[in-house]
Amino acid sequence: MVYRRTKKVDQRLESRLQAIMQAAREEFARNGFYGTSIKDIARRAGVAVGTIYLYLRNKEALFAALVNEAYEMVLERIAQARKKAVGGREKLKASMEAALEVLQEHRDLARVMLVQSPAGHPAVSEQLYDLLRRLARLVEEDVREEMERGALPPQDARLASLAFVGTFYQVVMGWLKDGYPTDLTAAGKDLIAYNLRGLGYPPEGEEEDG
Amino acid sequence: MVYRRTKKVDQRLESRLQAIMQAAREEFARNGFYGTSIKDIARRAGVAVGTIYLYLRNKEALFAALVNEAYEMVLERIAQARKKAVGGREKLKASMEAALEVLQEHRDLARVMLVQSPAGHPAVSEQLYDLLRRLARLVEEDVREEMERGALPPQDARLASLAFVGTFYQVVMGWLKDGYPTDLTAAGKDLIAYNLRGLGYPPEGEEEDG
Amino acid sequence: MVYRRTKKVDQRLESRLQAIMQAAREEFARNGFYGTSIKDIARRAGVAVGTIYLYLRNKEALFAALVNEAYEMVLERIAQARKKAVGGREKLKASMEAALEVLQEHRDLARVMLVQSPAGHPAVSEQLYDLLRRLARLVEEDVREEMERGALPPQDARLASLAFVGTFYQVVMGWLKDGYPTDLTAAGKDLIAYNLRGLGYPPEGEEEDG
Amino acid sequence: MVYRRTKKVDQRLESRLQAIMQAAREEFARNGFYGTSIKDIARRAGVAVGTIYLYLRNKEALFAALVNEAYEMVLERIAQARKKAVGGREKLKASMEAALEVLQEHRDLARVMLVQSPAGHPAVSEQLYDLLRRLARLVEEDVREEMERGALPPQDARLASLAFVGTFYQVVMGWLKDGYPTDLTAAGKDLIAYNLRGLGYPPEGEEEDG
DNA sequence: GATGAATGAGCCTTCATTCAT
DNA sequence: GATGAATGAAGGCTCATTCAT
Repeated sequence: MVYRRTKKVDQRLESRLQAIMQAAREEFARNGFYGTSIKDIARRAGVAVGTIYLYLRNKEALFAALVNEAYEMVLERIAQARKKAVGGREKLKASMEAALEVLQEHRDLARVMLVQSPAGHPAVSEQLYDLLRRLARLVEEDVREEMERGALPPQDARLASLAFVGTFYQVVMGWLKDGYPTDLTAAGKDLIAYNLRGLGYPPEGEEEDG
Repeated sequence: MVYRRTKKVDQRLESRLQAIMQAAREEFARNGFYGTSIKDIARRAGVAVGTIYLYLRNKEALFAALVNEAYEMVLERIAQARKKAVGGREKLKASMEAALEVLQEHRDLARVMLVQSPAGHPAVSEQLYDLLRRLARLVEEDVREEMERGALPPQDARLASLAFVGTFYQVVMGWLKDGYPTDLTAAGKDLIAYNLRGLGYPPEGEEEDG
Repeated sequence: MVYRRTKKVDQRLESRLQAIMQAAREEFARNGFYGTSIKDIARRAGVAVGTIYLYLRNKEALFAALVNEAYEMVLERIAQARKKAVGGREKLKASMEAALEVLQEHRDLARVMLVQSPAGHPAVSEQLYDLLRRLARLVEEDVREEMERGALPPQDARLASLAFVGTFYQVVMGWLKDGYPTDLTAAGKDLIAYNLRGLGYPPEGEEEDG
Repeated sequence: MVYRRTKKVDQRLESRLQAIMQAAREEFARNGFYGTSIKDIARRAGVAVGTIYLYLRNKEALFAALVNEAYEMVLERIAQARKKAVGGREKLKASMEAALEVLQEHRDLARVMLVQSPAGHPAVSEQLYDLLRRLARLVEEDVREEMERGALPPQDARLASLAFVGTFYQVVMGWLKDGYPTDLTAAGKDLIAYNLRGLGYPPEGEEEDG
């Protein structure tokens, strides 16, 4: 027995998987689920078709892995950001800032998830919307909390949270498809302000901190 | 009288086309572009496969026609509404009310366009986003106008318009996928208020109309 | 509506199906289930690959249809022959004569069933053995009847029926693979005699009819 | 002493090969040639895929080795049995008894050979039939001998030998597939009697030994 | 010798599109 | 105009075999 799971071998394996994932990210990002063939991905990854199946069960699983990667990344980053924030208002801000940050850092992944996943594959297409749904629920909680505190006027919290999330979604799409805004995180500031006003916070934020 | 395209013939042709379009709407709405075969559509339309190709160049064109139908419908309804409205604020309100109204009336079409088109086919997937882009541009114009008038504070009008449109997009998606809000046009009121506040209109709208 | 299910069209369809079945018979007979590709069959049938799928659900179904064809044919022929025969002994003779006759008439089908089906496909492979089992059961019934009548000495009827059927199976295989016997039905006479003796009928058959 | 192929090394090699063969026997017996992958066999043998190729040229060779193993085993056992037997009749009995005995002792091998090999692989599928052919030839010799001696009536010896072998084949199949007869060697007695009668030996065996 | 990751030819099947009827 | 049988390119996936470690 000579061939063994050495560190070097493990690294090669890991880097192979990464090459495949990266190739898939690029291809799916550009051409969508149905517009991308396994052969395309293999070619780009510099790997034989069969090799892909050593790492991923099938095409759908590969796509799902990518979408899930983005999903987890966004949620985790938001969770971290929220831990540090205190109060509904700060949590709202922190959440959205964090989300924009991750997406900005992983543009291809963002494309796969936001642009390509919707009709990607029945089994996967729900995931994007599920993410948005979860984000909306976070927002909703914060909004309710603030309503109870009297910091926000009574309103349909669920509807407001949809609106809130929608502004971010649309701006990210603009960034992905039209290149506007150029800097996603910079735009985030304005966006947050827009939504805080929309929710009914008094302008200038004077009441909260005062 | 040798052969004249009579009214009756024309009507039959037209109704055939409509049957095909309707069947396509339903199938695409449910199963997406790749999940729907021409055969499926033909079967539902009560027509032979070949017949579809007498009316539409190919599958893509059929899908595009549907998306375009929604596209035109929404834009036209908005244009009409805007004609009657006076002033940026009213135009914004009128635009979005109109948009929600059409979508509410044509749920299948809305599904095709909003849910299925995004990754439907490279050539078509752009159209939804193009519509959103155009809506955003309308909003942007109104916002600029209001900014110039001093009715709105200075801001990144393009970004704001994305946010504005995003709220509607997300709420429509909620309606389509989760059934919330139940009544789209009813929710429109709150949504418009949210956005007017977000844009920076003073609360209660007392200064503008007074 | 012009294209209609005319007799001519129907005939073409039927002949297409027959061409495919025939091509499949020949290919499967020669190369077995796994050694035959759909492409092979299509080529031999002078038909496009996709056409085959218009007539048969899939490769397995095509193979199964062939095996079933042979199966039914053999059983039906035997059933007819048995109707005319009176008495266990005559029925035994008639059954086996009939079986040999059909096989002789349909050599390719016999090859598919006897030679290729056994490991053809899990779902189909049982069918040959099932046929042999059914034949054995027919024989067994006759043997029991004759035992009760006292025309045959007491014995393990089930075992005897296996032996009985086995002789025919092996001879058919010899005919298919070695070309011996040359004439299957001619050999049938000797074979029947062999088995009647084996079962314990007195030689010359003098007691029964006398 | 630089490097010597020690007994221990040899044993390890031999046992590896045996492990592979055994795993192959079990897998092929259960799932047939095409239903068994090299990986399946490697896994069951507790060996790496590549290792198999150190011992066997390829999958076909592995299958062939198995079938051949059965082949040789049966023939050798028969040869031994025949050595001790005197006279055609005794040789016939001894041959078949021996055959049933080996098969009963090696059920998996029997399955591979009788059930799975027929359509296993073109190159291998012949082997089973070849064995049956050789058995038939042995029988044929004995029958001719007995015909010349006058112990058996004139008949088509080749055909009779096929019948003879066929009875055994079918009974073994019954044992393998339906579990009937339960005890193969016990059933052998009846089977031999059936065939001796079939060949034309007078009942009770009174003339021969008398 | 032993390992198992890598390869890629080849297979079955689907389905948009065409065209003889 | 209308039909639907026919086409065949294209795609996902498997698995026997190889070879660097």
